[in-house]
Amino acid sequence: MKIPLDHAAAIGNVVRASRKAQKIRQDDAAGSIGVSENFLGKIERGDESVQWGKLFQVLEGLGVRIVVDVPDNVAAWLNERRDDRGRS
Amino acid sequence: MKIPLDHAAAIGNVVRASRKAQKIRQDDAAGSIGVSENFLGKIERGDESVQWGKLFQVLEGLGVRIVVDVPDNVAAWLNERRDDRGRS
DNA sequence: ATTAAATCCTCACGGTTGTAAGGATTTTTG
DNA sequence: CAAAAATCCTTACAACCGTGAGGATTTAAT
Repeated sequence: MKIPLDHAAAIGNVVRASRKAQKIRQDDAAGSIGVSENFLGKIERGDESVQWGKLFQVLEGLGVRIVVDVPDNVAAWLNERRDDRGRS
Repeated sequence: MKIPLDHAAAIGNVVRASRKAQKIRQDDAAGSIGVSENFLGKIERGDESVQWGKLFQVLEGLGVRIVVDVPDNVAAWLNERRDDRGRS
């Protein structure tokens, strides 16, 4: 099921719902994901100040995938790779 | 165009590509979005420590939409609204 | 209704983030 | 190729984040 995010805090609801769908508690989920229970609780309550990388870790741990939706013309610039600049 | 994110840092490429597709410089984009040029540069280079809320602000400013993809059974828990608990 | 379980909140701490300014480096332009 | 433009990097600073511990509050179970 694909859910568009219309504001940053909304991801908290998704995280909580995903965890509950798996019938696991915050502390157990946090433990297996590798973050603190405090942190997971913070995310679920919609705190926007959390670090993107840690949030992504949580999403991965809960089987939530992120898809970015961009205008089609952006694709051409995506293929302009930064690592094709002789930095191998 | 929908692009799945397989790691947190990849969003930097999307942000840069989106900005370039609009033919605007980092400092101009940052100014109109309301963040520092330093910060935008950091995001584009794939820094995962950036705050989720600020990142979302940048994505919005560049017309990038975020979609979360969850298993269908999560939907039922999403409808279990927290704000339906007499807090109006 | 009472008790147990789960979640939220506070505190303290070491480490860190976004901003602004300015210079170094890279990329683009002509 | 040289110069201009754009981006990256460093420094300093005030505000702050993730963790862990422990208690307060809310929710679930009986």
